[in-house]
Amino acid sequence: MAEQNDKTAPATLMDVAKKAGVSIATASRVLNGSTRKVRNDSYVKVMEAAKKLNYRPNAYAQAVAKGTAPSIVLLVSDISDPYFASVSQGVVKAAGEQGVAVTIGVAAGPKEELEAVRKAVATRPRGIIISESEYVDAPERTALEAELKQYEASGGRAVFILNRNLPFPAVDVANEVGARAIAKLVVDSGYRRPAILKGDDNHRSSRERLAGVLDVLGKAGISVDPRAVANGRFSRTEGYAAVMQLARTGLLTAGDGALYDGAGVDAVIALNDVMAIGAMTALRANGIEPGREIGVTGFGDIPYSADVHPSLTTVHLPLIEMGQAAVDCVLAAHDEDETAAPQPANRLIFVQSAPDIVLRESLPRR
Amino acid sequence: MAEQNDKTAPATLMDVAKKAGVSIATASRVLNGSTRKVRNDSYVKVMEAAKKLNYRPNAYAQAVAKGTAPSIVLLVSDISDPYFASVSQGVVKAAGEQGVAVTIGVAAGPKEELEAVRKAVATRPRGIIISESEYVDAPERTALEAELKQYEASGGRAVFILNRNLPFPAVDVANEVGARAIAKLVVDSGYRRPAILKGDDNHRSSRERLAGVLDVLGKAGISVDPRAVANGRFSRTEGYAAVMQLARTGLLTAGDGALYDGAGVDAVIALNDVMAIGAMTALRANGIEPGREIGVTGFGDIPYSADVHPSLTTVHLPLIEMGQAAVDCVLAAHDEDETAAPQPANRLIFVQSAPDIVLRESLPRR
DNA sequence: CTGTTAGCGCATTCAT
DNA sequence: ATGAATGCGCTAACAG
Repeated sequence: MAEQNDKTAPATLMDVAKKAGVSIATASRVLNGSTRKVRNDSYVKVMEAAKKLNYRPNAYAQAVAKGTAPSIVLLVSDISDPYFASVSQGVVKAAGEQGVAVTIGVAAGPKEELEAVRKAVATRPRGIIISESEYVDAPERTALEAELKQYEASGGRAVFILNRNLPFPAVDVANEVGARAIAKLVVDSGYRRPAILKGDDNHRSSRERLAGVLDVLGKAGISVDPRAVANGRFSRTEGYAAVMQLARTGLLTAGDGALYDGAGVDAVIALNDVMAIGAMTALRANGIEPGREIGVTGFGDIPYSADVHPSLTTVHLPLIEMGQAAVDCVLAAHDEDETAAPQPANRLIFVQSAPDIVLRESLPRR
Repeated sequence: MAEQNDKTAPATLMDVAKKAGVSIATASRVLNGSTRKVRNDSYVKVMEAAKKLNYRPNAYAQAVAKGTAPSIVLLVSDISDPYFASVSQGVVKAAGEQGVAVTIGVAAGPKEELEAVRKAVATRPRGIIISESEYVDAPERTALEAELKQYEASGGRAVFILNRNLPFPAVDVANEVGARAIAKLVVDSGYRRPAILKGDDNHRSSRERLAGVLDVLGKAGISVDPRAVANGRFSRTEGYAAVMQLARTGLLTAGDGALYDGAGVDAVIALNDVMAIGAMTALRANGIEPGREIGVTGFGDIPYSADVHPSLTTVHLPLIEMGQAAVDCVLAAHDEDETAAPQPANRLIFVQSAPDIVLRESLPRR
């Protein structure tokens, strides 16, 4: 028939075993097995055969035979967000060093997230790292928890990046501490009329940061008008939109209906770097030079915060290290297994107890 | 024994078949099979059983049984580069719509790339998309080509993003056309003493862009001093370093040894956005206000080029669409298969024949 | 329509 | 040290 070398099927273990004149078991041992106990004689023959046939093990077959695969899946809500990009970089790097592959899935909302988790579970990975951040109280929460719990029961590890109050370990940072620090800096630098750009109310990190900022501000005698606290998601676009909105409604700059008794805002405290960057662009769109007329702060210290102008004064978060920590958590759990005491399910892994403030140009003393 | 529900193994197809009182084949048909031909009666029973047991198909087992898996792997050299981030976004989006999963691998150099391809092949994916860009002439090139050819022979599809002159289809853009356009803009805007920031010489896109720019400049009567063409990779850091180097050696600003007979540079043409952004920061570090004293242009139009200040005048590249085109190419090849005429191996897929120039603030008329 | 059977490619006892 | 045999979870003919 037309059974030509048209579509040369990849060589299988059997092929190389046959060509090497050994059993399939022996071939398996030299090519993959851990403690190889084969005579150097046949070892060589197998290797040669494998090379000639250009043998590549079928990862799936190995996985099904072993019952698990050396991979972990990482779920993010948007790869093109520099925040997630940095975290992903850390995850990929750490995983790569351990020889485990990472599959990156993208899930924008809670529904997609649940769906993505189901698909992830189907691949029986060593662990699932979830770096989503919003919607802590979405209705899917229960289903998500159940799904993940079952996954854990089957031997997998679920880890969150940024705590969501779900009973799973989470890599976290001291949000509130960082928020206090940046708020203190704003006050100490002479600003008295701040606007705050926060994320979704369901976003835990946003809430923690907001609480920290508000508390420090309050103790400094600054009462923040509710209208000065702008909603949005943690995105460049929403940071931009929030400031535009403030400007459009006359709240931003000195004038009759402006915030702070008509004096207007003198600082924008964004609870996230990309929002801050969007905000700066919006400020300019309104003829306001950020850093000069209005101070701006961010949160996160993404790579580009150093390249915007004025460069962004922000709270440093060890993004890459967070990704690495998540991987460590997944892999460590596999190694120890039953040896150590079972870690509490909701353990928090702090990669940094006290976030540093990065002083740049967007918040000059005044 | 201690064979408790300690580590509840995930339910298998057999489990649900048993619980539903049907054969494993029937269960498979309702849960996964395409053209299900089962009585509504047993359909319901299987679904219920699956729900109760929280059945999740084992993706690996499916893959090994089918001989292939609904996934494609994407290789990039750095996820945190906004350029790759955008491309990846396109890939993930398009793939997601077709129900195929994307595994993102990171490979920094040619060696890692080859290694990554080998691992990728082991998972027998529908296709492999390579978005690396440098080192077109690395010694690994031959091995890479062989590996990929063999992969194709076994039914897979390899696609490059940005042509590398390897015999595989590639999603490409009109680099030289775009380069000519931006160079023309520079000249027409009144600049006469440009410095050029290019990428690695092995980087094909960089070479094409350089050729375009140089040609237009030459025809405009501008001869570019070799020292005005700075080397580097396509990274923010190298863009920064290149300008710092120019400044340090006194080539940049008017003075005795400066370029262009001591007049110094009046424009920086970066062949890549991130280099341009790094360059702007470096300019500032030398007390030069980019856009005002020295014009700057980029290439690529990454999202952040709109947020830097001055916002970057650049060549728009449909990054997301490029990612989508790549997965279309992979998937289309699978559908048609033998129906259509076999596409030439080195086919170029242009997502945009004539890149648009995005006029912003970094290159004012002078 | 549904159950039986035979693989898929590989890891792994269990003998030898 | 090595080979034969068994099973992993599932799909796909193949018969009923």
